[in-house]
Amino acid sequence: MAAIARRTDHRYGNRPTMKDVAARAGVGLKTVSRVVNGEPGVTPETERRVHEAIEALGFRRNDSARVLRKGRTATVGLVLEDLADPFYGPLSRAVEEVARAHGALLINGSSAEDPDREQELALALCARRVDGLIVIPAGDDHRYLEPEIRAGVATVFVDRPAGRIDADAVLSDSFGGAREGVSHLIAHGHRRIGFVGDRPRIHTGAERLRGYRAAMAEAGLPVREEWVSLGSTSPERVNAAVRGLLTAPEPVTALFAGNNRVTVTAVRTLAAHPSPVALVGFDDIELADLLGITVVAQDAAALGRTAAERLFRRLDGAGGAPERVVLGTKLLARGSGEIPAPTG
Amino acid sequence: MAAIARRTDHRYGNRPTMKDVAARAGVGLKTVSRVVNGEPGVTPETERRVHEAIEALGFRRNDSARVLRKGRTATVGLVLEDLADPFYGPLSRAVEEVARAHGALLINGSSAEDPDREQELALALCARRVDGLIVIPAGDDHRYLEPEIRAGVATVFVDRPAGRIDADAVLSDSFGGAREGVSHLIAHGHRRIGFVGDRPRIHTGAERLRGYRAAMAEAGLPVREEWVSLGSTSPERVNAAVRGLLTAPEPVTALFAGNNRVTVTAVRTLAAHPSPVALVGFDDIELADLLGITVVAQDAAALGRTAAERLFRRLDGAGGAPERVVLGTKLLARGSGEIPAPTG
DNA sequence: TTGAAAGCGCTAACAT
DNA sequence: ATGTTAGCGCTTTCAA
Repeated sequence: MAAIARRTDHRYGNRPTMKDVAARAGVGLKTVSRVVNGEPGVTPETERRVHEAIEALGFRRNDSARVLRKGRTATVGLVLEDLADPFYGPLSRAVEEVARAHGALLINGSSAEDPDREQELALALCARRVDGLIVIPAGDDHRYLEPEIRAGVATVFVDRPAGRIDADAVLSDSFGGAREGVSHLIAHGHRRIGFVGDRPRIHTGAERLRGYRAAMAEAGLPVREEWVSLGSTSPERVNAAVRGLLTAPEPVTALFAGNNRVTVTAVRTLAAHPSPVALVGFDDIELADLLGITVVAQDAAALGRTAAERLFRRLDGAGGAPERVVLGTKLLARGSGEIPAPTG
Repeated sequence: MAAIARRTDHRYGNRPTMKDVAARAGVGLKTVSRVVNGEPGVTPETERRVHEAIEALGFRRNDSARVLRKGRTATVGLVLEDLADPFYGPLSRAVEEVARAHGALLINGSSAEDPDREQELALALCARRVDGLIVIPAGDDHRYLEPEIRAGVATVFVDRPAGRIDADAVLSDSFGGAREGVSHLIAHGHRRIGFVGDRPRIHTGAERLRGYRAAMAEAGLPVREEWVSLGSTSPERVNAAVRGLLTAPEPVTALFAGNNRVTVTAVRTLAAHPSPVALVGFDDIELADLLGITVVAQDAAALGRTAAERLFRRLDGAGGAPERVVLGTKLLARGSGEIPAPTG
């Protein structure tokens, strides 16, 4: 009677435990544990009986209990910025491949570019005791992670560095890439070049803007502040910004787009514009080759892979001070960036 | 001495527990639990002291222990097919939004289109005792999930139905969408229409092929088997297939692409082809509007949202037999599908 | 080769 | 309002 009640309102929807398996197989609890974990010291015959009981009962080890006892979860967390942004697909996939190669499970979630949500998510993952954390920051203050890192959670930042704490980071060369892209436009005769990017609070945005300014300065070109438009990457905002740059009294003749979201909208806006305007975008986009869009490409998969490998090296005990790895970018000339400046 | 040792080789990298917090705050364990979980019955002053201790120690509740005790994890798992496929970004994001609205965390991983990996991943999530599971199947036999479902793991399949078990599923109308797309090509005068899709084992692939055949049959058109090319969606395979269809003795004048991966490659191949060939693709693609690609669009976000809502309804106790929900598709005419058949 | 007992950190049930 | 006790399902330790 009591036994029935116990199994009826059982918390895990009536799941068999190792104890149940042991009872059914007529062996001790520890023997089941040995079989389940592939530990040695069990005769083939006993093992067979245990497997039979496992099959019959549909037993699956409860990893929560295991984790509680062992302390390690063989799980790493990935805090993305936006799951729907195609840039993060390959990155996330690369992380997952590396995690898999190390026998770890990857949990990921996205912050939707909201710093509070980033924190909430990262801490939720820590509460579930992930062994390590890979974070694409939305915010610029990561001191909330200090206790976690001190407690031993390996942490690597990707795409953007951590704010106000010292931590490993794997980044693309936003500054150098933007400088190269803008120089490319200058080399094609442009002197009035617009920059449309995302919020300056975001590290990559700021770095790319810095690259733009550096390229202009190196060429001895002035930058008029109305050529620089920073803000959300929503189509509405970007569309308005691009139109503004093109309809000013002295319109720009070329555009540098600060990231892939901006590039996509800029291409749409420019397609509706009567005269050709040169464009170079940061980040590659699918089908950009067919549309002839010149871009500064970063290797999203390499970012993810590099970060994940560093994470597992830390988990394997690698010490040393936090490091920053910067991966190079590549200018892919496809047409839009080679439109010459109108003469005069 | 013993205390020091205990904290030094502590399993969670030296993490404080509720007991530690209680000791430091000079209160009982349960009081800490109350504060951490926002339960009533604690005076403001006590609460303050507890919070202080939590801050000082950098305490974070161990959710593994919590889960072990409570049985519910407030976590749902999502088994994707390919994280890098842009189709799944919005889907995954929609699922996450719904999960969040229900106070649950989303764990996702991808099967890389490998049935074994799908199983491994799904079972790993079950071992971590997710409350529910949303699966985009890679395989066609899901009997391995039967014990889990019986044990109470709510399970919903998306994009493709479950194989050999009866379970909730949310699908796009692949058959109807493909039929509409092919009919559209027929309406523009095409009679020799090629179909390039993925492996016929995959449900959506089979359904879309069926839609193609239905449209052809309704128009009284024969289907020559060499017009149908099924297989991997790798660029190499698709490129070869499309070229084959175009260079046959009686080449096709129009193409139906079975999914977004095929469409992308087909567009590239057709761009290099001397004469215009009509194309309609299943799934929308970013920038397809600018390239004038006619597609049969499905709503990836709606798929994810619908599936997640159903999952949580099940978790909230909704009973009844498994249901299949089919969401409609929409033909977006943008040019490539309206290229008329060459006369003669 | 096998098993019994202790305990991981938390919450539920029951005192006080 | 607060504390004590038992126990979630597993692994670790130690004994048989």
